Amino acid sequence: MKYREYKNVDLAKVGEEVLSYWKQHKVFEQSITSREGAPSFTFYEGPPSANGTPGIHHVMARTVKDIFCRYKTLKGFQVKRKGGWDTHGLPVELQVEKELGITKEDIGKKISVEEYNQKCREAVMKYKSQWDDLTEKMGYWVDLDNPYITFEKEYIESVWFLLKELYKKDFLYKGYTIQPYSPAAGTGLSSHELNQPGTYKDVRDTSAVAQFKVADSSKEKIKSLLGLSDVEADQTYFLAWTTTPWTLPSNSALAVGENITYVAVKTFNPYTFKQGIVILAKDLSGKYFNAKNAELKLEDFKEGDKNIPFQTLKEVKGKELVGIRYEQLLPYVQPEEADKAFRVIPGDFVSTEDGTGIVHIAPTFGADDARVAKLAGVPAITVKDEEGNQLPLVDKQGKFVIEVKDFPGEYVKEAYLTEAEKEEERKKQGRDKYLSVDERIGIKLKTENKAFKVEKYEHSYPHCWRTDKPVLYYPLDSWFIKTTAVKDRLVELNKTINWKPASTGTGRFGNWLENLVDWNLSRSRYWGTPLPIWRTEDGKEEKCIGSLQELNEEIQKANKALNITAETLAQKEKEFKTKIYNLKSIEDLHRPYVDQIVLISESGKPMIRETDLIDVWFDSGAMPYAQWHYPFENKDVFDNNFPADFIAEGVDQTRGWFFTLHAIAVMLKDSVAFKNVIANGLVLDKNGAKMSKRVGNVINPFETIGQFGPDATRWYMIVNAPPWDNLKFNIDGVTEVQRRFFGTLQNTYSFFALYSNLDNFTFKEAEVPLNKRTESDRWVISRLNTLIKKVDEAYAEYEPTKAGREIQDFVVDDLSNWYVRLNRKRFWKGEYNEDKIAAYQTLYTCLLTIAKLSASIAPFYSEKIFLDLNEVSGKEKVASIHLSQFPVADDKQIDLDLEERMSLAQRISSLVHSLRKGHTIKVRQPLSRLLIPVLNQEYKNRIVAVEDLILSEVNIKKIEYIEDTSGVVVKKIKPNFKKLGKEYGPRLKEVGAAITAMTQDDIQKLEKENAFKIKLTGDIVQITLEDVDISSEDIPGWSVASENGVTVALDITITEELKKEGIARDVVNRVQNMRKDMGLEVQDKIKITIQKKDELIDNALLANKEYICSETQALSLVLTENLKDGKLVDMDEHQLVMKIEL
RNA sequence: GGGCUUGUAGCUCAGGUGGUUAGAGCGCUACACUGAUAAUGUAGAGGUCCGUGGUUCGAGUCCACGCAGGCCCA
Repeated sequence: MKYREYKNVDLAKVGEEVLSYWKQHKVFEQSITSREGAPSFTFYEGPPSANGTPGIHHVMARTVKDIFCRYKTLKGFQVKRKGGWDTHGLPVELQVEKELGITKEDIGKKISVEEYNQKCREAVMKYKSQWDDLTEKMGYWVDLDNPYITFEKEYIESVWFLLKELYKKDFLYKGYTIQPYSPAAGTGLSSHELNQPGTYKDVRDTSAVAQFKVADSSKEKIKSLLGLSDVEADQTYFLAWTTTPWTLPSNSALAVGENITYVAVKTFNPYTFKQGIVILAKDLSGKYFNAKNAELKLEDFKEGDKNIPFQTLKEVKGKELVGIRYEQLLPYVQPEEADKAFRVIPGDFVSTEDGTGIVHIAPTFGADDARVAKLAGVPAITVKDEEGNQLPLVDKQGKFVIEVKDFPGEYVKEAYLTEAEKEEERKKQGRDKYLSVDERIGIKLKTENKAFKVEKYEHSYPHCWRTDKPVLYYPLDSWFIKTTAVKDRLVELNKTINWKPASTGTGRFGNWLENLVDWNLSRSRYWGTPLPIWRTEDGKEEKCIGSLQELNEEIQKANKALNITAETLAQKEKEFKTKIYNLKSIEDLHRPYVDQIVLISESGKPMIRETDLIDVWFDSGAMPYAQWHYPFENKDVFDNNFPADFIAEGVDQTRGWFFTLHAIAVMLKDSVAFKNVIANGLVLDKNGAKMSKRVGNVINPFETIGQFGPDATRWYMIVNAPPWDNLKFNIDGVTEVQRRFFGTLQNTYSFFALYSNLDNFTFKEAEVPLNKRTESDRWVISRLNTLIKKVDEAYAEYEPTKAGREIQDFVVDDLSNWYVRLNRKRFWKGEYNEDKIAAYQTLYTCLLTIAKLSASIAPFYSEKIFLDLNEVSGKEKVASIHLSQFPVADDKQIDLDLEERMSLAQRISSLVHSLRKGHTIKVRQPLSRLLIPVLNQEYKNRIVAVEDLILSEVNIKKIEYIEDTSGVVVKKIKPNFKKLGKEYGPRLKEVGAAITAMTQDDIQKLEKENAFKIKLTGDIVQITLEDVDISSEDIPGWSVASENGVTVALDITITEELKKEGIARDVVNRVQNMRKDMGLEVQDKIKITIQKKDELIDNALLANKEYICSETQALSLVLTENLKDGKLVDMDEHQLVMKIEL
């Protein structure tokens, strides 16, 4: 049996071959079944959506996932990986709408919900085959035969179960959030709708800087804070700016930036001319006070003066203002807990970009407002309807409620009125021109000394894309999950998760948890998991459904109680004004079917479903349970696979999947959902720009894999940068990986295969014990074991980049460029003896181990090496490297001292090469001796141990050591700053200079006595050998090279003897070249004939005849006077005529 | 606007706990080597370590403030 030999490696072809081998032998399946009973390592697949084509970034993300699943399999774990598909959500809807050329408006009109959802169901798997293809070709092992699909009935049923569990724990509630709302269209708008082009328009609105008077209850506080008199304290105001004065009646707080600096300014109101103190941000005071007016005197001010004097009194930080109370600006409606309202509160969003640095807070009309108000416990200003529900001061049509007695029933935005309505209003107002609510509020404030500045302000404001009318930010009903109730637990458990990188866990994710708001579950859409809550019309009774069985039972109950039968159906449909589905068995839990189910409440009232769908992120966060149809099936499987040991996904999922997994697990199981997580970065183009189809810088993963093979692609992506950094994908990098790593590894394998086949090495002999192997064998084995340790550790810590780089460095530097290069001769020279066997075994072990270490990252090529090696040796009894065991490092084989010695040999060789190069003496020319100064015995012993290696590597006859270095070697002394710094601190410079200035005699004295006195200005200090580094730098009269404390001196005299030897080596080289040119096999024997040249050459050839013959596999070497059919060969200085024949 | 993250040679990246002369690979140039040969070795050129301040005897490294790119969120 021979090892397979290849001309060159085609990684793409290897990929295909290995893939079919895996299929044929069902290797993936075996990698799981063969681990039956072993401890399980649980991985969750974050479901991709197949309604788009896969990109190169998916190769990145899935490589990361694959690596650790394969690694854990090699480590003996059973790793089940169920694939999955994310199928719901807005992107699917949009794609369908685009294809059909319809908008959301048309749903229910031009197309029924039923048809629409059917289209979505078809569209969502549009590119499934492409995804499957990529998955296979890139070597991502995941179970595609039994994936979970989020639109399936079973999946939805599990989701419903989870929702019901949350409902039972009282975590589900209906509340409101401030959302963009179009009063004209009577609907909320999604952020996507708001991002449509053209929705933001420049408009001129009335803006007002209102004066909020400090309340009597905070008088003492403001007095002491600003150092005011009683009178002044009674006239102190906060200035707050708004572009929506209609929200001022709803004001219940003022927000300041805690770290912003504010100033109190004494001045006069420009409308009422009343004196007062106003507070605003220092950075913005210039906008309201003209600097040249600072020189005017306050007492000179007369009513009507255009230039208003001002005087800055004091600066305070925002946090000092927090808690101060003020009087309600427009007291139409009182809040429920008035004592908690009208305070200064901190607001993290407050800036000094514009306005006054103090933000007016109306919790019913701003998302930030609602959030900070809630945080500070400030109530909103609301009124109650007949039902007792709280409503904002503006109704759903965009009109003030009657309680706002100056503007009852008026539209808050001028744009909502038609021209006719405006005219009518104008008459009512008795003016020449209609004035908007904002304008009239401005006037009111001015006259009541409540405005500091009122002006038109042009700004960009969002408009409804359907009606073209301005949007209001308005509180809208939504269903929420009360995640804030478990916030502490979420934070606490998060700390037990191993995040890669850690900063994502503590930073992005941790901060997100710290500032958690309740999870808004509602989506007003069509294609998604319906919220399983049925309600009576008055909303007083509701039911949450947790399973199909429960739903069916409730339907039966309802049918009975409401008397819904085939006969009564038509009548009942009329009665409830809806189609009724109660009589059919439900096969699809989507809309519209579930919407048409009427249930019955405890008190006997009909209930219909809340029309909301749930956030698709809940779908994906539910996958640990729903993928197994838990708890309706597979309870044990779930129990064994929760929580996950490992998940990985893009960092953009931090607030998506990572959060929903975590939140659901904490709320329902009081557990983390995953123990380790890698949040990988983005894949950018080679210039660091985002890949986009429009720019045309998208990398096609199929092309890349097709050209370079899956392994080079995977290896490049992992080794180039840690996965959590963004990757600048450069195809040149893949080429480099292919050449440098895989090329070198392939060369090494080919080398091994070539000679093993000649010698019939099949690893049938017992392993040669370590102590019978050469220094370099033991060295590379030691390095190999060190490598196993490092790589194992790196994988275990989820550091694939570290692992890959270690492997690569070993292959290129240690194995190929040092071990193989130094030991080439052992493989092709001499008999098949123990030394040779040891060499083969060593190299075999290295190759096999490298394959196993690399298998997780480069699963195809490593499989190839494994199979090729194992085919001959039969050492492993498994059919695939992925069914084998991860190598175990043997500490006994690690010899750090040996590694240190070899490193020394490498450095010395490198120095000698450098010297030879300096004198242009080629390595083929032998030299007589190398001189090495040794400062201590240990150092010498180390070199002696590797002497042979050095000598053969640099072609030198012997090494001489200079032990008594004094007088011969010039030494260099360097201060040990680290040690001296601690001792001398500020005087270090002086000490350092003195040490550098020491003479050779001084150094010798220090070495001898281990003490030396240094004179400093006004002091004498003593240093010891520990305070310095001494190295030999030069040997006068020799050719010397020195680096990092290693010094060598080379004797460059070339004697006649050496010269001859050099010539012989040259001849060998030329003969070898000719052999190769002639196409001879390595083992072919030859005869050499050379035409006589001159005495030197002839003697050189004769004296080294044995040597030449043995090196070139020559049976004879003959010198003749005249060689007719010889070839003229150039040997630098000489030319020879020679002939080679079999 | 906020949070997180990145910035070191032409390119891709290393540079525990601060130590004075900042490294590697690729690319480039020159020279060498040659039974692994579309391989390899040696050397050279190439750096305001993003900027500005600060702490320190000493800062690529620590602190502050910026700048630029990226992601997420408002």
